[in-house]
Amino acid sequence: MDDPRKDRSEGKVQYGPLSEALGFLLRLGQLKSFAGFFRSFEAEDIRPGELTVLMVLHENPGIRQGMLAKALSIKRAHMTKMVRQMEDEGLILRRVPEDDKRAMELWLTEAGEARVAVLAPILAEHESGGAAGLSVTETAELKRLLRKMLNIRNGASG
Amino acid sequence: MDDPRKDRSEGKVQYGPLSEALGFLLRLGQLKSFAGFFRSFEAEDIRPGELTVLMVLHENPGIRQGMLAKALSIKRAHMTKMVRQMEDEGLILRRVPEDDKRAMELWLTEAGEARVAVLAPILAEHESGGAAGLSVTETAELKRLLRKMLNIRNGASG
DNA sequence: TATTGTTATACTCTATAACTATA
DNA sequence: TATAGTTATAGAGTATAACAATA
Repeated sequence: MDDPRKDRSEGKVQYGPLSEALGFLLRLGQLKSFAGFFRSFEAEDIRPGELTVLMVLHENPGIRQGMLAKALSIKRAHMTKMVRQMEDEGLILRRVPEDDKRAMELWLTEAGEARVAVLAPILAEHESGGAAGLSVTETAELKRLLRKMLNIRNGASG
Repeated sequence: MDDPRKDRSEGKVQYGPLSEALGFLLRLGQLKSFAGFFRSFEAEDIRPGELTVLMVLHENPGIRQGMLAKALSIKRAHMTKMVRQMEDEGLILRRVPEDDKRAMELWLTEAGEARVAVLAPILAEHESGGAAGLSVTETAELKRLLRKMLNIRNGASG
């Protein structure tokens, strides 16, 4: 079971130093996780990026567009396209604040809030179990370490 | 320090349920990790995908192209382009095996092995410390959980 | 019939820079 | 001068399907 030659003959691959490369593991982990995401949200026609925008607007009404982009690590140029499409779809309201006419404040419309009301429970259900291959406890620890790495507070309980 | 209103006024964002969403955390983690990657490999003109191909070929000489693609979660169509370019650059040798003339076996050339000899120490150095924000112990635990989730053995020591 | 690699196409996301209007 | 958002363009990476050669 621990003989590399047997693994090779069974069609397995030796990752060598890559098995210690965090970026590589994170990339594969994200691909696996996203596959599960699309399974859970199959009926909703939503992509990960759109969901994150909706959730952050729900939590931070009136947030400025650039700050949203920074929080989600989405480039400003791309964020412009995303939020404009969501504005066209009636999910988002955009408004120039009086104290800085260069900026753009974002709000969810009623339709946007309704969308969140549908999606949030699906997300909660999707996240409730452990990740594939991990126990609930191990999954919680994995998330905790990622949050610490990213300097993100656990705001799910508050 | 734990008052959300203070955080908002200081320019922080409430992530709400997203702080519990594994896919979201993995995505941000990968972006952060890749930024570190490009810093470490700044002088080498290499991208993450190319490095993983080189490392896997070093560990699995003669591996078939489709198996390589599957191991790295890269689509076969994209893998074709990658390995052909690396073949043009003289890093990879491709050969049709006698027992299955549809297939393609991949090997590193001497130049490819030399490239690995340069890159592997940089990767080792890059991974030697803890991830930003985490201790070495925490980073090791994070990697262990990701490997378990992905069903990847730690082959760095063997 | 199924599989391996290839080709082609379209789409998403990213990277970059230039532009405007405001500060 | 600097900043927020916009526009435009190019380049990765991905998804998909169709195809030829082979199993």
